[in-house]
Amino acid sequence: MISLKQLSYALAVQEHMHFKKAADACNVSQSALSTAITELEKQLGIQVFERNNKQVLVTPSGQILLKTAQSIKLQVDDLYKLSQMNKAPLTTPMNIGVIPTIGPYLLPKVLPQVRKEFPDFKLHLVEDQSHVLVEKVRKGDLDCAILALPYDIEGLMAFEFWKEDFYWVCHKDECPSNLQEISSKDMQIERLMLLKDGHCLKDHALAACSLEKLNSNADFNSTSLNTLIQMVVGKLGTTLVPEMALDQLIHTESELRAVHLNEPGPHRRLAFIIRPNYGGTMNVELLMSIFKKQLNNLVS
Amino acid sequence: MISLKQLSYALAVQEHMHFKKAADACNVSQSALSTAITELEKQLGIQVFERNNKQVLVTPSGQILLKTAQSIKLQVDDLYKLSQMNKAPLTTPMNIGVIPTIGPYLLPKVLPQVRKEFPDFKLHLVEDQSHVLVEKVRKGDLDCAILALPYDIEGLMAFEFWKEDFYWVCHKDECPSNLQEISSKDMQIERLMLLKDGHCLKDHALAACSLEKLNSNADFNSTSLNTLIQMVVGKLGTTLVPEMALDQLIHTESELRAVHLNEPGPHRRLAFIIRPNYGGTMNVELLMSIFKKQLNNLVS
DNA sequence: TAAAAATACTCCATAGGTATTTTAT
DNA sequence: ATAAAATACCTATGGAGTATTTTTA
Repeated sequence: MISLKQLSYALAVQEHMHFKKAADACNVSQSALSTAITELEKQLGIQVFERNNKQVLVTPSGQILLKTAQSIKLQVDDLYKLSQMNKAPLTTPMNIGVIPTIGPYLLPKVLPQVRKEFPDFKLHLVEDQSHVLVEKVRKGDLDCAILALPYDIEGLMAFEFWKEDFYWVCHKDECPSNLQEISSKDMQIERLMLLKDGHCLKDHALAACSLEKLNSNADFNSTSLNTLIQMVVGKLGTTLVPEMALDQLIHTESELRAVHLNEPGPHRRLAFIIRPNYGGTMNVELLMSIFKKQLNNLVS
Repeated sequence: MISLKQLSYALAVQEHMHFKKAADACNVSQSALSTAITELEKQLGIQVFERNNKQVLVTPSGQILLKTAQSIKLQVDDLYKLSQMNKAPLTTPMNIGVIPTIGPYLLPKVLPQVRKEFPDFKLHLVEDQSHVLVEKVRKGDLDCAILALPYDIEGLMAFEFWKEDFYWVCHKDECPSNLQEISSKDMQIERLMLLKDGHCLKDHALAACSLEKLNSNADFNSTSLNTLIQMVVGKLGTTLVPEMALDQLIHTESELRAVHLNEPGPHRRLAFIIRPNYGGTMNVELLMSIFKKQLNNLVS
């Protein structure tokens, strides 16, 4: 099998049209270069150079070979460039999954800083439910996913980076104005509305309230927190939302009130999920540190 | 420096998504393949595969690397194809120089057979005077040249493949009809017209007639045999043409006659001229053998 | 526990270096 | 005679093999 070294030596000879000069340029002895060229010619059965003690000429076949060799060399150089790119953090594009109850609320808070620190970082986001994302991470379709724990991640690794509580959201008219905290036993559970099955937020909310299931008739099959909130505005019931969603869902002039859920917490923990031997762990940790920093800035 | 072997092993792993199967496909041990992949990853600082005892996954960086590796592999394959092509004769294009007093008369007689035997043979022809062609051969611009000897080819190699005599061409009206041979002393030298200086045909004609120079006033600066012949038709004088040009220059219904020049011959010898260490000598010898065969067919 | 990759260790092939010879001008 | 490539010869590195260990599903 011919080698890249042989090709690079041949290219050096083409460049210098002189074996010794080419050998110097390659930082090898004239002997080494000469035997490498000879061996290349022998292996391919192609005379690349005509040479005597005074001049070196490229044969017609040699021209073709050297053209191809040049192209190969460029692509090998590309590999080394890729290597360099890879050594600098966050330069390879990442596919990141995120669940719908985290993405719209977390990412606007943290990604601007990521873009600021790593302007060239390319990020492809996939929004889906936890079980889908876990599968995609396992298959390698995703580099990682951002989920809410607790969740059964079956052998994947979790890097937790944030934890938060739920807030009970109700209409002003249905709530004592001085209420600071509320416990699940003080709620009208039958008026509580949550996302439809499959969304982990529902499970976490139920768990926070120490409930097995919601036996209210309020299963409106809501698929987003936003529509749930709209229903609260319409006085159809109350709901529970994670803290990081509050600023987007409830504005100051809103007719809604958000009251901290007074149950032992934290009610959900946010984490990056990766395969145990994923290559870009460093990148994930870097992202995580930025996320943490930004979230801490917001609460302080 | 990374090696083609490493890249081919990586491609095999991508194909089989399994180290042992890939190793088998490469006819190496699992150990050898494993260390080669590991070394590649170490050298580039890129994890190409995520692997455990149950599954192999390609990393995002790995995808990029493998794409480039695939492209490199294809081009290396091209080199081996080139090698195969090169081992079969007359498959690499050749640049051949030929002088004006040979090309138009010789090539139509021999190239059809070359094309017949080697339909894929690509041939680039350059027509110029001997000294130009010799220089081009020396510089490597031409693979070889077809010249008429004697000629000073200064260290180049000559493969002679044909020899021929000159014929004296005159108008019917100026020549005894039963004349079969003519010697130079029987010619009216002062009426003899030859090509202008630089054309070796003039030198050969003079040499054949044992003349130093043509002191006729007939130096019309003719640059082609054809125009010379037209002048003979116009009864401006006579000329000498090589045998292989007769059939094209003098047709049966022509008012010209061609008489063999009765001087010790041969009057010129045709040869391929190559550099002593030219790589495609085999191809030249092959061409030469076809030329010889065709020319012999024509005279018999 | 079993399957697969990684590792330990040994051996040989090959690349590289120095010194010398050959070759062609 | 000289300049340059080829060759001879020795050394060291690296790649390959076998056998074994580690890992994790």
